[in-house]
Amino acid sequence: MPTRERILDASAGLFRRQGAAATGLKEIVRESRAPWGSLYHYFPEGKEQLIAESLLRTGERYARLMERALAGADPPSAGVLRYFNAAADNLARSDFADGCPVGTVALETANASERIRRVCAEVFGTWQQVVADALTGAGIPGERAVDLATQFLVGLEGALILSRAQRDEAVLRRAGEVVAAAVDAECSRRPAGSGKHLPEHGTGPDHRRIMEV
Amino acid sequence: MPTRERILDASAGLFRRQGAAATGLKEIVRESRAPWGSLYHYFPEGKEQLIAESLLRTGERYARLMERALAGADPPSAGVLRYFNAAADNLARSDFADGCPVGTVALETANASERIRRVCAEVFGTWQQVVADALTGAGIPGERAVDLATQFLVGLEGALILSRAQRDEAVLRRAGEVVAAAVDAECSRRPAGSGKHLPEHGTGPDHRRIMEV
DNA sequence: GTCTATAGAAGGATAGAC
DNA sequence: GTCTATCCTTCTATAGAC
Repeated sequence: MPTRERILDASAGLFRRQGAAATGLKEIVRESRAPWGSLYHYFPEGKEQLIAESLLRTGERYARLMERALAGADPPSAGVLRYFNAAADNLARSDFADGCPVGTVALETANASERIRRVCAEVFGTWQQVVADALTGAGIPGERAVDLATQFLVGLEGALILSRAQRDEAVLRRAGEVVAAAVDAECSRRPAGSGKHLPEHGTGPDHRRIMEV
Repeated sequence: MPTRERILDASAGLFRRQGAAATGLKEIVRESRAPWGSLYHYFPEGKEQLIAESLLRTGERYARLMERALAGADPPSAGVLRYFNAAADNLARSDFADGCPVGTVALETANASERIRRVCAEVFGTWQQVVADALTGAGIPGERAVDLATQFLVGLEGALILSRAQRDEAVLRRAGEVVAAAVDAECSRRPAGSGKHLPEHGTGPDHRRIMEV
């Protein structure tokens, strides 16, 4: 993989595990096995640019993961469960290190860097759109889909904080059930099968494969 | 106020706004107008001890705030709304700086300091207990009360991340409504008035006064 | 594009006088 | 208990050779 992308991926991993403030540029250079000179060659605006681009990249990647988890789920709530369970597996497998790739930095920089705050808001907005679109595609009206997508993100971010602090992924799985129940409740308000299904039917991939890029 | 407490309060404020990693000890000394010598006099174990004690102190304070918000609410869901709305007011009033006093540090240190992780887990556990006790006191059976208390914290933490990143407290208020609805749904499963009400009846304090220590 | 070297500031922590 | 001064490390960022 090219140097520039190696730097971005190493940064994303470190930011996710320990936040941006606690991550030194030297640590990034070491982890990515990139030459020190390359860092400022590719990111002349320094750490802030590196954080911003790294978050955008990982944000896009996770948007794709969410799409995959939610795609073709029948009922739609099954897709929600699939994503939360995949996130819980991921969390436990990483010894509770791999939480949300944006959440920690978002909290750290909400009042420190307007540029990064905007990036975080943009990533969250993208995720919300992805989830809302999936629900809309399953027949849920737009306004309700946006509200449920917000609950999806709130539940995910909140549960990731608690699960990491308590080292117990049960909270995350339970949060998935709660959000899934809300989706089910919305679906039962209208005739089943009213959603315009995607070309491929079925229930989608097993949740154990969701997090594979 | 004594020096030691001034240091703890200044620390808590800074940790809440920007996290622990980005907060320097010099910054704490400056903000608390404490002498540099006092810092290591009162906290000989250094920054880690300061973080731990600061979180415990602010955690206790917030446990009291939650108790007050939930006390004597009728229906119980009104107490939930009261707390979330108070938190939303607080957030907006502080220009989206005053989020959760523990959340940021919890994410930063979950895999960096076992000691602080434990403290965060303890604080979250205390909060959960406070909320669960309030719901139990309103007649909700223990197991359901604990589950709803978890949803309370998940909704609070998750919504605070999104609200701060997007600079919009609406998500936080909406999360309160969702949790309140879950509490209402639980209450409607059994006869009204089955809760052993606290000595003082009524609906409790106005939500605008909750956050006043 | 990569490498070495280093500037200049800020970080945590300590010593010793008072 | 407080104050000043300082040590050593680490941080971000830059300069200039190759």
